[in-house]
Amino acid sequence: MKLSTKGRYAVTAMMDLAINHRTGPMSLADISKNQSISLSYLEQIFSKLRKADLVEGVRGPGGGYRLARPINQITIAQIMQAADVSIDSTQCLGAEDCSSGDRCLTHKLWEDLSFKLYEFLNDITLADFVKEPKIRHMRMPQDSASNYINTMFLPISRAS
Amino acid sequence: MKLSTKGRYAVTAMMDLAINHRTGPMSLADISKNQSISLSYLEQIFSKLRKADLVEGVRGPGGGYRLARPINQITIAQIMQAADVSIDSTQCLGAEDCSSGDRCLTHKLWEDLSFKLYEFLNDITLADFVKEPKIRHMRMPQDSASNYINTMFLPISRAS
DNA sequence: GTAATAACCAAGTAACTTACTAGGTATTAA
DNA sequence: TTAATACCTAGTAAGTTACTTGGTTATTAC
Repeated sequence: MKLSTKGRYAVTAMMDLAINHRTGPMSLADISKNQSISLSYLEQIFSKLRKADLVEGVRGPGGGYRLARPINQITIAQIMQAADVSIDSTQCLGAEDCSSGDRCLTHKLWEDLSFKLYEFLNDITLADFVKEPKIRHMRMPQDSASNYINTMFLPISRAS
Repeated sequence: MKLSTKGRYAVTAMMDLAINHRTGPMSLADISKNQSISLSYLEQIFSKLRKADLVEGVRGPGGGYRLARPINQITIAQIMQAADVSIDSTQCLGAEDCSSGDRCLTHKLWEDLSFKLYEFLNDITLADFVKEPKIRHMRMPQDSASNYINTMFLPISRAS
């Protein structure tokens, strides 16, 4: 799981789907326009989301994608895990006895942290962002926050 | 901020420092051995940590790095922000009026999520992992957790 | 004061990821 | 039958990762 632009694309696209989940399937063309993401790149991301059973595709005119489950059963952690490149652990493999003792101590500590973070993100569902018919924003301090936010999760600028 | 191998290197190295912060500065050569990270790569990472005032370098024999602040004043969020590549936001810049209304709604929702995550990681300090003279592990369910963990934050395997 | 030890610095690189383009095929509604 | 859409494969330039090489300072121990 990574917190990069790709994960952000997946999450924001799923939010779009969640917001519009009453009005039938939503086409990738629409999401592409909304989010300023290339259609083909969205297709690739949605291919992964579909394989993870988070969305369902509907072909033909008027088709598109819809959420495969109720909004309160789709978590941020699930979306990010689905979108990200598959990750392969070579050192330790989570085994208890990885090079025994101190050497792997920080590895264990990192796992503890990872799990805490996973729990945190797995507790947040799309329903936490979307309340019909109006969007309910999560409470958030205004000014102290904005400085951090702008330097954290926003996309890297690319020359076109 | 990203949750990738680089951030993991930085965090685990800082954990190493925190664990040994009583016995004087710790050399990168030691950390390199402990964590199986190349010395020169560590130097690059520590250069960033030093510029972020998280560590202090001590030159000469017996030298190394030590934490620049008490362990309860260094957060995971700070470490990851310091280690990661600088990120530049081109769309929205956090402005309230970015393309007005629905178009940027999910962007706002993503910011809310980012901030929540930042708060979460900024609440965890190195002291939460290290308690002298013994290490205190964070509580963590055993079996249900391990499957997730192994596929989440561990390094990508690379052919050498 | 010389040698060893370490931080500190800069440049280069192969493998990989990102974000995108191009060019299709398959399915379905009108 | 046509158009709209999902769905699929291959390619690519730019950026990141993780590392290598080859230095230069600063400090301690002898």
